[in-house]
Amino acid sequence: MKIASVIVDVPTMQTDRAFDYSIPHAWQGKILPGMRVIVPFGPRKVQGFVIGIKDKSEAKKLKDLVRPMDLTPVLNEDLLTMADWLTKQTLCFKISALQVMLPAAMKAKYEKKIILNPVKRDFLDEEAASLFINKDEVSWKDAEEAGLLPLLQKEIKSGNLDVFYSVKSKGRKKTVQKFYPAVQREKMKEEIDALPANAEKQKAVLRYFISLNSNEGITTKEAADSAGASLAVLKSLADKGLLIKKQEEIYRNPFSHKTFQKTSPLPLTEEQEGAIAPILEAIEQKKHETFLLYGVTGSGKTEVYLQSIQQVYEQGKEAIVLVPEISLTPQMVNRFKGRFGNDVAVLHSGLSAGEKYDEWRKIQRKEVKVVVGARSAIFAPFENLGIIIIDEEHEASYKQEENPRYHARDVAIYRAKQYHCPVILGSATPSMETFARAQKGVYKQLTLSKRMNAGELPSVSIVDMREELRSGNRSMFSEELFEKLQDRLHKGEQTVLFLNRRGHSSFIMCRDCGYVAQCPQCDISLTYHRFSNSMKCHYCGYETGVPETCPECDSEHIRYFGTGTQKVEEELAKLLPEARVIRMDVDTTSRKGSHERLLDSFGEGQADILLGTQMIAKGLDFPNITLVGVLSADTMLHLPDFRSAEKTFQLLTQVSGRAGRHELPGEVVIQTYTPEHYSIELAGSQDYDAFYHKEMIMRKMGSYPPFYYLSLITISHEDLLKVVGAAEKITKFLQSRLSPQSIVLGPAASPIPRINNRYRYQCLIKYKREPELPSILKTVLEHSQQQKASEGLTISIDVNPYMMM
DNA sequence: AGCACGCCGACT
DNA sequence: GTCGGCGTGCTC
Repeated sequence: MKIASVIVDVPTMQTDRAFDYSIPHAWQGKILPGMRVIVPFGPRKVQGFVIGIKDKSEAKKLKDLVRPMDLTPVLNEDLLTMADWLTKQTLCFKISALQVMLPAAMKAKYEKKIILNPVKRDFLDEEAASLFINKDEVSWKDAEEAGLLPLLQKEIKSGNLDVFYSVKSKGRKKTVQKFYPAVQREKMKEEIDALPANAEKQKAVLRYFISLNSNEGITTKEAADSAGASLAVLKSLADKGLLIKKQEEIYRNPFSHKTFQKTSPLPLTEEQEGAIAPILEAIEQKKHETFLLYGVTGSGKTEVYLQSIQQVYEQGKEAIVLVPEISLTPQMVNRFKGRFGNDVAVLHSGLSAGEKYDEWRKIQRKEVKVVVGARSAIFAPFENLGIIIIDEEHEASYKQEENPRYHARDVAIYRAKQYHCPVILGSATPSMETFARAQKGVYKQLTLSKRMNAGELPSVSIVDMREELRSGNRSMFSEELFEKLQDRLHKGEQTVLFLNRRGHSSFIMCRDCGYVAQCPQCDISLTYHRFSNSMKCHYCGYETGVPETCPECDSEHIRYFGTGTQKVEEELAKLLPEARVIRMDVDTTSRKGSHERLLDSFGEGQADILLGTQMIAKGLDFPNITLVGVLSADTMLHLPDFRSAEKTFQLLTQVSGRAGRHELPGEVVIQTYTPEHYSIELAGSQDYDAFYHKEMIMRKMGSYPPFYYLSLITISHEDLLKVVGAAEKITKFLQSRLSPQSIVLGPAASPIPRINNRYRYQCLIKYKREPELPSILKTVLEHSQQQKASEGLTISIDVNPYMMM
């Protein structure tokens, strides 16, 4: 007898292992690893993943599995292997590693129901019977809400009612009714004459079928369009045996309203030729290698991607292209669909769960060769991968901030090793980690230093807002920016105003000299805490009072910071009432498609100014934009995050790239209170290399990546004392187990010290080599799970964190 | 995570 | 003597 090893959908420490089930005869040989199954688990039924088939089991008694949920495996062998790796790498539950690889629509939907035993209907209590008048099941939840549980439970006990657990996949396949011809054309012609004279519509339908050159079926909509026939007409033809009704599965097509202009490979520049050659060679030799494609904005990285994919495509292999969520714009999709047509699937958060499911199935059925998508597309179920491309490699959105806390770049490299294929990491401003690896030769660096159409980089001017204040300008627009804004309005050219919302009110700064309170031990900005009216460091726990006057210049203009897009919009309305402004932020783009609509109308020239946050930093490519204004370049700089300088530099460089991409020359105005900060200065001169060198020195001094790896442990509980106690215990344990070269910081309160009434403490480990760390961290998890005193204690571990909160 | 089992206090 | 509170431990 065959036995299936199953990982059940119960994400807890105690159930984080395989459970064995015997396979009923009917399913023998049909249950394969990688399939989803429904299994009994205790008194209920749950979804599970088959991870193996075997002949023997250690377990004393086995239950039969109920049934498979799939006809073919939804996870292939390589993905199963990778799930194991992911579990160890990120210290997540096995089930989480499996679930993350599938679209959300394939998650299980559980329902507990009370069903009527039909024979016992007459035995029911009157009130209970009234619930089952024209149905034989009631949802448990509904019964509970109606306060009918006690009554029904009595009936359950006496056997008149049964409890039933249903497990379903959340997503549904979309189907459509189609009618096919059931007889030959000749026969149809005869039938037309045989039909009664008043059966006009039926005759029309038959004539339409005869006119078709294939045996294709038609939908009711097609019938209406071509023959003016309704469903009733088709049905009566079906009743006569002339047509056959079929329920057919179709894909929801999010791009149905679009046609794609077919494009062909563009001639490459010499630089591009040089960059693509080693990639093509790796593809030819079926060799795994990671490339850093380091190319300034507009240097033609995408064409290099496209032609690399072309090569893979010609070998009959598949490609995954990752793009950050916010730049997964229609423009981007067009470029890939234009080149590879219907062989492209697109996966991003703008699609509904059903649409994502459909795109995923296209991949699974090998109906496409190329996937363009956000982070999770890295798990696309291809089996013959030829290349993985990660565009804008430095983007933080490639790191998942919930379990499993993976980084798409790491997963990409793992998968590429499995398939002996290359990875391309593309960026104009690579992350420190990636660039350092390229410098060391771990990754192969390919450089594109010239803009394609030899376009000039925009001229950047940095405005010192402290000066503005001194000269009496208290507005959020500097003289220079305001003048240029007016100028563009007169000329009918467009402006993009960029505002960073992050870092809102969280740091204290002197408006006169730009002083920002820093932690003396960590070189990290202190965070202002309104509640306790104090300044804190979230890395080491240092705390100090809020200064009344600036410690540097004694000014009294020291205060906490932050402005929102709405406020800017109001001020614009006051200062430039004739300007037409489009505001783009989370509030105005929450509805589906609104992002695209706003951008389209800006592109069509329906507004003079586009005002927005993060989301307008990328992909925006309109010829009429000649001015980019960054209202406050430093908001991000003072976040309690060692990557803040890097992020600031990347963002400013990115935003600057929006101006003057075509004939008209572009200008950029960056407003800041810290013009001397290297990230701002060097973003102004667009000098990545200088920034890299400066930032590496800072990272080295602070023992941060890429010199050290990080792992962040966050402990939370309702009771503050328990959190502190547990955090201290964990810190001590780590210190005792880790090598002396490793640094354990904390415990200190998390940047957000309380969420949902739970206190949060964290502990940061910095290390260079700690091969035992995963198992040590696993011990931490298991240990704290066992301790009875620790009920309610949550410990989350983030290996290589991106968000330090 | 659920859910049953089981052992104690408040009631018919 | 029973109902139901939630602490404890298991789920192939």
